[in-house]
Amino acid sequence: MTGKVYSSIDTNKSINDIDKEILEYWKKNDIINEIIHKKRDMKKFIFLEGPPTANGKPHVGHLMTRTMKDTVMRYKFMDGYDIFRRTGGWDCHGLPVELEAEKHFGFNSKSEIENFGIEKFNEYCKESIFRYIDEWDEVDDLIGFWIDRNNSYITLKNEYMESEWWALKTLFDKKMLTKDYKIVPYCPRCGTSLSSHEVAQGYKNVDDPSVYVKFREKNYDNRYFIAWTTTPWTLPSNEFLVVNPEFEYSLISSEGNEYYLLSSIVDQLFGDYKLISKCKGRDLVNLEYYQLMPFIKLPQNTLKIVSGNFVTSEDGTGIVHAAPAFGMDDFEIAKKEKTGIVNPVLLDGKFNDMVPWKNIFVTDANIPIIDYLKKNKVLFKSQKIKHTYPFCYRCSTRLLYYPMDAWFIKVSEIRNLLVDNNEKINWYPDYIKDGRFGNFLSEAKDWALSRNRYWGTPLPIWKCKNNHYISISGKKDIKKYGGTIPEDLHRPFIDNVKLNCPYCYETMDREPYVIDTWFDSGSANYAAMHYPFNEDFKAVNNIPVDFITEAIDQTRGWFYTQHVISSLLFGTNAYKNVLSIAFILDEHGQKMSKSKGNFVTAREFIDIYGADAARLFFFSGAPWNSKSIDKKLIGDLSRKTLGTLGNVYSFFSSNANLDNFVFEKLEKPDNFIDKWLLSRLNSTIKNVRNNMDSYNMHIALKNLIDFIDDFSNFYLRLSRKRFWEGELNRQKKLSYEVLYHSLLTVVKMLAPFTPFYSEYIYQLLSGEEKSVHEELFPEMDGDFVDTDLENQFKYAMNILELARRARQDAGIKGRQPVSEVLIYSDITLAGEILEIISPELNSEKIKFIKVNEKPLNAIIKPNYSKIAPILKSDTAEFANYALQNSKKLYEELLQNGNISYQNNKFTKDMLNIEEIPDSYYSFTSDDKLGIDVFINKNIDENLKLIGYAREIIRRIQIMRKDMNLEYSQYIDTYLKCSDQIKASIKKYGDMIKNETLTRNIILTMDEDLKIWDVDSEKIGIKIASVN
RNA sequence: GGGGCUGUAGCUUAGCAUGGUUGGAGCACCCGGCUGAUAACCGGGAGGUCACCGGUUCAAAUCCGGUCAGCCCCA
Repeated sequence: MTGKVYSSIDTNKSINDIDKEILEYWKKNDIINEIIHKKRDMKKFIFLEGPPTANGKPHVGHLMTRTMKDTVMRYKFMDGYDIFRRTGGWDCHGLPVELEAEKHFGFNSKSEIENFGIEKFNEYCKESIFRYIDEWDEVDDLIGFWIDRNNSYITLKNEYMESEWWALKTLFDKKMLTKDYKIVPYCPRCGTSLSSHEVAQGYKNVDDPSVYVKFREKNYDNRYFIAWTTTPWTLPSNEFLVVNPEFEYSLISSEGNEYYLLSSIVDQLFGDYKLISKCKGRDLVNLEYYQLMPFIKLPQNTLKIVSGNFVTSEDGTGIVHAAPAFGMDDFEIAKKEKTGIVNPVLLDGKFNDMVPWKNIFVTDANIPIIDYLKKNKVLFKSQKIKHTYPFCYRCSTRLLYYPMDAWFIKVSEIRNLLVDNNEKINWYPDYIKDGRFGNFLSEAKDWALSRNRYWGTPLPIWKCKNNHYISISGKKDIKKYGGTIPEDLHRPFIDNVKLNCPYCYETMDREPYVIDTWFDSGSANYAAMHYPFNEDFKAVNNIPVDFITEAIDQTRGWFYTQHVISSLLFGTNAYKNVLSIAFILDEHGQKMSKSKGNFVTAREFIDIYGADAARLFFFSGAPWNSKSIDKKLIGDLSRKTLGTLGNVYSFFSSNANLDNFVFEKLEKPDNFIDKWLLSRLNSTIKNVRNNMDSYNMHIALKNLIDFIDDFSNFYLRLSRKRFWEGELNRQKKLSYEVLYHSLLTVVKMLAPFTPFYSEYIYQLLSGEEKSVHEELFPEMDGDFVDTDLENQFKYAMNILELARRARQDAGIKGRQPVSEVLIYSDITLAGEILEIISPELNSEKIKFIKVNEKPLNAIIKPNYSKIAPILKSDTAEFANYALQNSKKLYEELLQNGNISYQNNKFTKDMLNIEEIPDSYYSFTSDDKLGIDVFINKNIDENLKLIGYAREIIRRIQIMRKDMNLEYSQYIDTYLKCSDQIKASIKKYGDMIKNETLTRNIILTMDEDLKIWDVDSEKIGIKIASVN
């Protein structure tokens, strides 16, 4: 022996230990950096990281998205692409961060922040956002997320914000960014408006009042319009009542009063009433009514019925109360009627002194207001209703729809462009494209961009007292308009920058807003590169990027904002391929959340399961279907995939070392099973590539796992003998080459999925200090693909399966040789293949038979439902005939595919055929493939003796293994047994000696033997090493 | 209230686009077998109202309509 070329797997190490060891190896040799930055100058693949905020710990979900990203990039790199923008990114601004800071300082209002000082406040925000950066970095290392952290983009950097300024200025110049006085969703605690995508995240189910209110028609004492609302606090600001012009309304009388309401709900609200008249909604328009609560002086042209198509017949009375200060639709009405709005609510959500509920928060005023209505006899009915209502997604305060100045991006004007650009995107899964995402695009709302807050990218717009506005596009512009560039572009420094108005030379002050933080992240594809200030980065070559992936919640988040911003600025889509990932659920299938306490951090998860096992788990099933953490499943996946692969390697290394085999190159093998393996391998390469290319990574992995299974449990199982026996001749060398090559190829294909263990086996195989991740992804070699051969092996596998079943049916174990196996198969198998499976068939004689040689009899009866309609009264006669002549007819059927009777031909499906094997055969069949297997059940004395010998061999092997003997260790074998067993030993002793490396078989009467029970025969065995 | 996805054995799932013999696997369970790489493997058994109802069809897990449940999104 010349020493081991292929080291063995250290069985003391767990797969987790190996993960850690490989990570150390990568770090020590700087492999990660080397590969991340390596350029081959071939094809280009542009990635873009979706930026998290590092002020919270990474959780399992992050681990999953990072695994997806990493696997795609590893695959693409191995496929010859240079990966561009393989950098991290961090989202830094926004309400969530500010809220964290407020909590820290114990603030509860904006005035507290301002008294404290914006500078100090923002300083804290800036520090806090990277609180858990170390944990993020650590987890990225552990899971094997290879990304350039040194060049991460950071949205708080001046350069990043400057690019956004350029964008905003561009939009401002196009008049796509405008200031408007509108009703916006507003958080009274945070003191800022929110965008629709932020609002969307905060809906909750709540109980709210549901009140029906009586508005008295002008000039009538007892005639009312019944309106319905869930926000009684808006009633003092009522200016209109709205009806749907198309609906039918009834005027009814009940208990001395008259009421207008939707015809379809009269019966719900009134038991006893009289119908006075019916009319369309449009007929009610312009009727007038008296003010419900006389506290606020209303402007002209109010207190009348107007029409609105938004009025539905589903809830309420078909008459909607409109308070233009507190509803978007309501506001539009006021605009249309050219009248003012009345707003008795302050920015903190409390009433002012225009109403008697001064200083009370609006929703707290609901009850006193309902009391007021009751007292004044204008309350028709009051109850509770469960519905959903938006709350601030960060601080859980009830949002108000509130009138204020805000800057908007007119997204609604480019809806068509958004939809067109969506057509260019490949969505995984594809149903999101026209479903959730497409629907959202076709109803895209204007983007309320400005925030009355502190920690964010400042809005780059200045205003003079003559209401001239300018936007600046970068630091240079500050100078251009006579300002001084501050070192930090954040508030409060930027607030001190005064510019000169280019129109009237007055001093200009900055509009005091920051922008929605979603604009930051949505700008990543250009702002991260400091576009357009960075001359080296051309948008036309780099946008859209090739691939992004995040969790499904980003459909209306990052996927959306990027799409909008790219469409606005560059007219194109932001990304070509997007993978939308579902959530990981806890072990009970529940969504994880901090409040439920079932939250699993990324670090905990990796600690428990290890990186590769975790990664395999993320690819079990489609990533867009949510999956529950399943401890057992994760362990099984890892064992089945990596454990089996490791075993294949162990088999290879132990035998190759014994034979002093060293791989040089792959030559064409001539053994059928080797050929089969290579064909199967190359077919697998093709499938894996196709699935990887279409982002069906979970299916690609399944292809690999299936291959590994065949590799180990079919190829190796049937090849063992070949590798054990004889010298390293050419035949054997060719087989080793196939084995080595197949292993290496699988390891390469597995590398994007399980980078650690793949690296480990790769290094054992290659013996070099290289990295599998630098390799090129295997290409299919069509020369090796032989689909016909693969099909024949499929039959061969099936034959084995049937043979085992037939043995079991007959109660003959696999170790017991039989005299004869007869096989019928629809396709012809090469003799070599038969030879390969013959040891498993374990028969003296194996014979393929023709269809008419099947040792079968049949009992044939008519299928009455088919035959009776044809033969009618002759049916019984035929039944009798068929039964009598079953054997003959069965042969005829096998020959011709049908039987003839009188002038009819009956096919198989018209008959009930019970096939019965000849009595000394056990018979099994696979109808689908067309295979029958017959095993001769007759075991003669000689076969029985061989069977015993086999049993003895097997027991000795177990004992050798238990004693951990070297494969080449010779032994003496001591036996104590019955005469019949002795006869077996006498006849087949040489076989036993050969198989077990026994020098001498010694019959003994000693007592210290291990007693084995073989088919109720007791056999005592003892083995001892000899030189 | 609207939209999307999911629902297949105790659990994890394949199949569904393009309807077609008897819905396929893995885990777990029971019985049996194989094994000198393998905590691996193989065979059998038990376990399925393919969520439910209806329709189309000679034929539906698959197509259509509706219902229910879970999740997600929107209002």
